[in-house]
Amino acid sequence: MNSEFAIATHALVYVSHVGRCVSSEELAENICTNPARVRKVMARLVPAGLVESRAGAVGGYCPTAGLDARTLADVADALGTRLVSASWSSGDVDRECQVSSGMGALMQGVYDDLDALCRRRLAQTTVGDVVRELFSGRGAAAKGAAAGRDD
Amino acid sequence: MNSEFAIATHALVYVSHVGRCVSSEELAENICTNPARVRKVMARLVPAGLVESRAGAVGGYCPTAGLDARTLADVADALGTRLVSASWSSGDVDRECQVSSGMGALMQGVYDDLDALCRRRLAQTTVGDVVRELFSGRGAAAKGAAAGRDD
DNA sequence: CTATCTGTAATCTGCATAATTACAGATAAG
DNA sequence: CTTATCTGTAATTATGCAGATTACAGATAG
Repeated sequence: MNSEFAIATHALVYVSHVGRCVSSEELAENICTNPARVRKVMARLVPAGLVESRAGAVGGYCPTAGLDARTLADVADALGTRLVSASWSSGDVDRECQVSSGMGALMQGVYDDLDALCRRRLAQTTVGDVVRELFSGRGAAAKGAAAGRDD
Repeated sequence: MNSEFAIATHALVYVSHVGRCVSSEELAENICTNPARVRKVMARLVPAGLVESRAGAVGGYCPTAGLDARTLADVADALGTRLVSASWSSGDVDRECQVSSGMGALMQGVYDDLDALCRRRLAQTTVGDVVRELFSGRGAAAKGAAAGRDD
């Protein structure tokens, strides 16, 4: 997948942690990318209510009330991020052969299925979980919300 | 992910369906790619016992005894395919800030978790399932093996 | 009114992926 | 033994996409 999901998650975690409005420049510095890219990503989180954006001198991206409780699935949905996908499709739908004509759509279905599965998993981890995980000392990730689960 | 997984699956389904040795040229024609690429992918399925390769005039890639029962997870494993991954990592491990220094590894952990989840799902679909799905008339994919499951 | 910030578009650059070409080695047929 | 056919693999080229960079209009607080 592209990096938008990582940028958005990183930014939300940062904003949630510091608990104040943060400019795209400060976020870019922390994430290690450029401010324009941050703004491009963050702008799509606003309609989803994940952050508030404020123009002007003391503006930036500000934490919303329920931010900590929002899940990583909310982030992925807001961005339309595809967790599992393929840019390439095999076969040719116009071919007589059912294998050649059918495999493209079939594999697409497999990817859709896996993507939905991942999305359900991400729905179990909140922004708050990530913040706590980050400051718990342990290096392992996403265990907080997924602990005890094996599927 | 890259297209190797799709090419390999398509090729195995084709070989399984026709039930005889198939040359890289015939596979490439059906998959819609070039023979060299097919050979490059197929060569890595041989050590995993997913197909047999034979040089010479009547050679090609031949179905093995248990091919139909092998799962898509076997294919992914043979190729080292990563279902969920990101080429980009946010933050900087050398930074003082725990958010900046920790987010990269944390997200990597999330991706590892999702990837393992997908792998377990693929372990529930066999090459034979795909062949049957392809000739069942229904367009939806991977439902045969995943029917009734919702997680 | 001005400084600062977001939203967004346009362009450039670099990298990953796939196509193409080529050839050495293996194998079956005659 | 010779030949035709096929795999395995490397080298090169082409292409598309992701991310960086630059620029600027619009909004807002002081």
